[in-house]
Amino acid sequence: MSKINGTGYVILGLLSVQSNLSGYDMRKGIEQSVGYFWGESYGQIYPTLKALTAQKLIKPAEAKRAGRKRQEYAITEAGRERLHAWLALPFHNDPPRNEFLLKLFFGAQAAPGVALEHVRDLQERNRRALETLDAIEASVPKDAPPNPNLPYWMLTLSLGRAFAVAALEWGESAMKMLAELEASGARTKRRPATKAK
Amino acid sequence: MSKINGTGYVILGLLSVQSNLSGYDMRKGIEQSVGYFWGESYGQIYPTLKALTAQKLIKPAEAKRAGRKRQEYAITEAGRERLHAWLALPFHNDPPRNEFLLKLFFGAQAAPGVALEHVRDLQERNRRALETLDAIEASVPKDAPPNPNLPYWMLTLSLGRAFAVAALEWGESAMKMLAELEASGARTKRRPATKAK
DNA sequence: TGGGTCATGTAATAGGTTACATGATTGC
DNA sequence: GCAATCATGTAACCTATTACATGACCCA
Repeated sequence: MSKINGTGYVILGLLSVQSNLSGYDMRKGIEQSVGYFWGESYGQIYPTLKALTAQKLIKPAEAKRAGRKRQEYAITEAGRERLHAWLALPFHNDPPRNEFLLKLFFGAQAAPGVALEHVRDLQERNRRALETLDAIEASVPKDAPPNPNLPYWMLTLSLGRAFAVAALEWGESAMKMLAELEASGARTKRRPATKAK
Repeated sequence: MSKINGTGYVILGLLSVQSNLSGYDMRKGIEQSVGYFWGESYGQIYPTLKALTAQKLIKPAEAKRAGRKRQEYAITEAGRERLHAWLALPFHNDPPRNEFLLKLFFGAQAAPGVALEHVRDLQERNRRALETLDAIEASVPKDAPPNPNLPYWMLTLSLGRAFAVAALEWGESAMKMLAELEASGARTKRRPATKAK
C-alpha cells in the first residue's frame, strides 16, 4: 500500500461523489468546487490517474459521454476505503506562506504608499472573492433533490465567506492606520510625497 | 540579474532590519516573527545564502557575536534596492491548499463524527494560535524606543488575530450544524452511533 | 563527561507549475 | 473553414522538506 498525496485524495473524493469523470473533468470540477482552497494542474492529475489505476484505487470506465476520445474513471471499493480512512486522519496545517503578509511585515523598508497600496489590492481581491462565494451560495436550488454532500459544501463556503469578511474589516482599519502613519512620516521625515505608484 | 524566490526576500528583509545574522539566526528569527505565515528550512536557507552572496545582494560580515564558528551576513546596497523593488510589486495569492477544508468538503463520505472531530480540532488549534498572538502582542514594551517597523508588525499580528477569531466563530456554528446533521442522519439511516474516535 | 543547543551543510525525495506538443470535435 | 474548447500527456524546472552527517561550545 504505497503513498498517495493530496492530488490523489481529491481525485478519489471527486470520484466518490460522481463517477465517470475524465482528467479534464476533474481539473474543471476542482476549479469550480474546491477551487478557492485547492488547486491542481494537469501535470499533477494525469500522472496521478496512472498511479491510482496501478494501485487499483480507481479503474478506467467506459465513456458515458461519448463523442470525443476521453478516458473516464470510476472509484473502486478499495479506493473508497482508502478515502474513508484518510478522511478520518487528523489534517495537516500545511506550511503557511502568505506573500501579502510578508510584504506588509517589511513595509517600513518600502517606498511610502506601498503598504497601503497592497492593502487596497487585498481589499479588492476579497471583495471579488466574496461576490463569487455569494453567487455560488445563491445558485444552489432550494428545492433540489436532497444531497448529503450539500451541508458540508455549504460549510466550506461559509468559512471562506467568514475569512473574506474578516479580512475586509481588518483592511478598513489597516488602511486608516497606514494613512495616518504615512502622513505623520511625511511631516517628520520628508516633504509631502507626491502620490506613489 | 537572476531570479530570487521567497526565501531570498525573507533573508533580505531580515537583514534589512538587523545586520550580522547567521543562517541559524535567520531560521530562528523567522519562526519567532513571521512564523505564523511563513516558514523556511535550513535546506532552503543555506543554499540561498550562497546564491545571494554570489549576486552581491548580501555579503559575509565579520562575526560580532564571537565564540562559536559562525558565518554572519549583512545586506548590501544592491540588496536593499532589490528588496525595495520587490516590495512594491503586487503580491501573489499563492496556490491555496487547505487540507482541513478538503476533508470537510468530502465529509459526507466519512464515518459519522469525523467531520465534527475535525472542526473540534480546528477550534483547538485556533484557540492556541490566538493565545500565542495575544502573548506576542502583550510582550511588546509600550515605552520602547520608537521602531518604524512596529506598526507594520502589529498589522500582521492583527490580521492573524482576525482570522483566528473568525474561524473560531465559524467553528461554533459549524459544530452545532454538524451535531444536528449527524443526529438526524442517525435517526434515519443508522441506529444511534457510539461515539466515533 | 555528557546532554543541549549552536551551527553548517548536503542528498534524497517529494511535490508542484509552466510550457509545450498534439490532435479531435463542436458550433458558428 | 475557423475559433474555441475538449482532451491527454510530457519535459524542464523550481521549490521545498526531511533526514542525515558533522562538529563545536556551554554548562552542570
